[in-house]
Amino acid sequence: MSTSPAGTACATQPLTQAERSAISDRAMIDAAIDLILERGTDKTTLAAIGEKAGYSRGLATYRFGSKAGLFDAVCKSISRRWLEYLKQGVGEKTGVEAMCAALDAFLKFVTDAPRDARVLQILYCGAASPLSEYRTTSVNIHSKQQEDVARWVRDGIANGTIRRDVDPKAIAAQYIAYIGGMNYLWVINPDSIDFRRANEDMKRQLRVALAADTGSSST
Amino acid sequence: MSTSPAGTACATQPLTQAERSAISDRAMIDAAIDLILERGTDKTTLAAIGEKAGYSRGLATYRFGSKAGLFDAVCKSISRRWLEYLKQGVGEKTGVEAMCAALDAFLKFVTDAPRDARVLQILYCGAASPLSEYRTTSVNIHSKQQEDVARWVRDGIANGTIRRDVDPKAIAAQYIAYIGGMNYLWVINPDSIDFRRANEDMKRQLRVALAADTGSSST
DNA sequence: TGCTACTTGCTTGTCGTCAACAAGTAAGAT
DNA sequence: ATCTTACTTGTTGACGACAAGCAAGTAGCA
Repeated sequence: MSTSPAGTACATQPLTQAERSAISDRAMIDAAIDLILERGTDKTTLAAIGEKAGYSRGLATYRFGSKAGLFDAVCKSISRRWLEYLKQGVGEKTGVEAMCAALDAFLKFVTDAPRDARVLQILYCGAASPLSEYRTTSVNIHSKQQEDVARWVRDGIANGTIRRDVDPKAIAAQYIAYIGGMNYLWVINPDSIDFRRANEDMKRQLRVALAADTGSSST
Repeated sequence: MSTSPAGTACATQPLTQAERSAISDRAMIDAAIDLILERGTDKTTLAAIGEKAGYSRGLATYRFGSKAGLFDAVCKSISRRWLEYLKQGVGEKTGVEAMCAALDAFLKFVTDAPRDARVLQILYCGAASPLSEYRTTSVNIHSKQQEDVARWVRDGIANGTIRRDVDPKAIAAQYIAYIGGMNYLWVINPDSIDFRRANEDMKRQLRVALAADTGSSST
């Protein structure tokens, strides 16, 4: 259709090979996000991705090797953006405050970039299938997130803001499960989820459930 | 291979048509569960399901109409078994006790029937894709579960065991999200999840976070 | 600067597989 | 004997994957 596939003005200045492939990669990942949102992963074809990005039907396969390879790239691309939100929101906080800030960051991410949030969840879901070629990507991301949360909890215990008798790893798994589960429920039925309200409740519950004993009770 | 497809002894006594189709349905759903566990939904073919069940490559399509139709049937079949565990475990309990009993029932289900639990999660994940033909099945199941939990919370508030200032629907969504999220983490990386420990922690947190004020504090 | 050899980005042709459907056969019902 | 239902086999179109080829960019050399 247009003279330059990705819509950039490059008539005067020729591009280097690296620039060309960076542009087409970006265009195909964007096209994939659109198509996954529209049709889901199953009904999104590599040919449609290549053509929507302004290239041929064969480029997506050629560049990413396989459908799973492309989805893996999309997964990593969106994850990178999400991690920026997370870093931005949490900063140097630890303990319960870090956990609450991460919840707020997640809410902000879902609000600012609902398309990314939806696609990320859809792709994580695809990783649940055995032999999924980007399963390890999902496992790594979730493991890393659990480690981060566990560290916040340990730090909270160390500085006396979190009770000593909780298991950081267990808390981390629960916390990550909660976020992923809410995102899933939101994806399949957006109207049924009030993220803002749920987050406020969750933050209060975290403060109550993890607060170090201030004088009273047991074991 | 064998003379009777599903392995039943029927040489002497002819079967009714209803029995025949019930047997083949059952056999194909079982075969589908095996194959989904082995290869995931994408790489499970309708032909393989029919043949593993002891029939022809075409029967699965003929009976269930489409791959999504078959998965929908598998989803409903396993859900039915899970709901029996749930009913069994919860009985007439309400409030926090019902929520804790449901967690125990879930643990028991995952322990007794890990294959069912894995496949159910894999199928729920498939329902996250737009245009997924069994998405409504997942939405309905999750909605119903949320309603059940919300009712337990309302009953708990009514009989004074749960604090008045919580939103039953929000609590229900969080609770269902937690269970689904844990199941997901377990499916993608079983070693990282200690369900027993997590459930004990969760029960304690539910009791702490939802307990009606007994004299002290805020608002 | 122009010419040539090489590399990399991208396209088109092709094959095997699979879901879906249609037409046919066999088994139970009336 | 006829009809209905369970099941099988033939076929088609779509898609993922690959391979061969074309085109655009890069580097060496005069």
